[in-house]
Amino acid sequence: MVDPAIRVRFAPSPTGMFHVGNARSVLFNWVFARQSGGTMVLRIEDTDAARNRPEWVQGILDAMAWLGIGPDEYEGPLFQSDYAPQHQEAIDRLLSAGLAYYCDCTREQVVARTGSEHKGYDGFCRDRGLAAGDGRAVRFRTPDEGVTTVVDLVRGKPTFENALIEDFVIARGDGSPVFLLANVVDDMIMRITHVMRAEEHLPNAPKQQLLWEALGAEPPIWAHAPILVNEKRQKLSKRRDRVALEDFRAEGYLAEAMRNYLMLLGWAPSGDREIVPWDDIVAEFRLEDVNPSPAFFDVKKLRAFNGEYIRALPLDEFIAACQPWLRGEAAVWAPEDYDERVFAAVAELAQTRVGVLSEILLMVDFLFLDQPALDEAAWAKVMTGDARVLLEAAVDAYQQVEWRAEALKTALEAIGAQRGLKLGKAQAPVRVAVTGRSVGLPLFESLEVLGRERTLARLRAALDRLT
RNA sequence: GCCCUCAUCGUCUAGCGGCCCAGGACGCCGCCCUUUCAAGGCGGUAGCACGGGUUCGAAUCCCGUUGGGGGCACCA
Repeated sequence: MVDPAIRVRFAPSPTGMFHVGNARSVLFNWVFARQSGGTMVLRIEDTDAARNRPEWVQGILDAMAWLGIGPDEYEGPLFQSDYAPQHQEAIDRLLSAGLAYYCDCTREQVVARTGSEHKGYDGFCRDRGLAAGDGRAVRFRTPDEGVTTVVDLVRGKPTFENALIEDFVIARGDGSPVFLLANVVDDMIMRITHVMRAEEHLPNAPKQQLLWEALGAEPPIWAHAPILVNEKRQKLSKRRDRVALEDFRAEGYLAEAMRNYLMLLGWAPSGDREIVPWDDIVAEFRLEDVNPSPAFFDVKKLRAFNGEYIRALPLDEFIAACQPWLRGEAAVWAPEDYDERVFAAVAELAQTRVGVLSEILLMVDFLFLDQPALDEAAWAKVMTGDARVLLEAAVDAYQQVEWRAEALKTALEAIGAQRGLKLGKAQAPVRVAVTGRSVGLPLFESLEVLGRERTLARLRAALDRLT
């Protein structure tokens, strides 16, 4: 559906880390705006002064940019706090139209009257005709009869009985507007046509639609995407689960892999494909096709996607992508000990071996560290039997041999053969002696890059440790 | 408790009445390749929640049950 009049919005509140659920929401909105030729507006809902922090606003902008949604891709950022006068005006309008009223009930009083924590407001102040006053909230008078049906692109037409919708608060005792109201007023001002958000907002939709109608406007079309859950099928929460986009980024997940994976949660592109060019996703994605049930955010699968994307990178891009880890704070070696050419020499071998970029550190640390950390368990397992003689023979041979992977391999192969060992066995002690671990990059290529001096020094050091 | 909502392999999904004794991917297992580990290749494991209908025919439509999820604030 191409229609330049289509306007969607992404409306996060700057109260914490940008998480994967937010990421999916923006992606859905952005793709929808893109394919309709419409506009996405970014609105920061900063009305909860107590929990807002300016750095979170920057965090939202950065996260979006990382995902590929730069400042040119949206209108804004607009700030909800800038629309306070309009919020107030809307509240007044509802009040004078008799569609809202003042209420001085406390939560305790309501619970005492209804006998339940969950029955909602009982309408006690509906007809008391209270005037404005200190501490008095404003409640919206919901219809007693009929139903409210919301048109939802992913769920059809959820219907709610009006009698069951309580007279909810639209302005607090201090006069400030509540989310339900501010959100609607902003959407009206910004001429939003489609409201796409997570499923947890579905119960808000009928209330907000009632507000749209009471304010005399045509309600938007809604779309409530299923929430993301953890392995126990609970809503992803920042307390329990790893959800901060920034953490994934810091660990070395590629934005392309992340957004591809996120879009595939609840939706699938045509054909038996999963790793799909972004343009194809933009072209094919349909909210109507999104599976309405909750989706498990599976880090294992995300990681598999990431590996695919890493391997698909041209070598020079892979090398460039690794730099933040190689030269950053995460590096375990001194900055001056890092050598770009040395890394470039083994980069291709490392590319198929990392699932997330940060793993590159463990892969190449032995090249830049004077004394690579030793995995004691690996040592214990491998430094037995013939290990000692084998290492001695290796030191012997490696003093003379041509310093090339092929020759190094042939030499060790011969040494192993003399004791009836296959190369797989024979290389193990050398590997642990030189790299500190039992797994890693192909050994002889590694030695070639490491150099004769350092290789021999480490083999001798291992021999010393063995006595 | 009340309201809403959902239901295909362990997970993400394809399927929109016959092409399906259900296809792909991740995971897991095995084999091949191999200097470790990966990558790659090949193969395997495993599913239409249950019960009623409708229909010549149902994973696909309807009803119920069960199970899952979300919400029920003067938070957003």
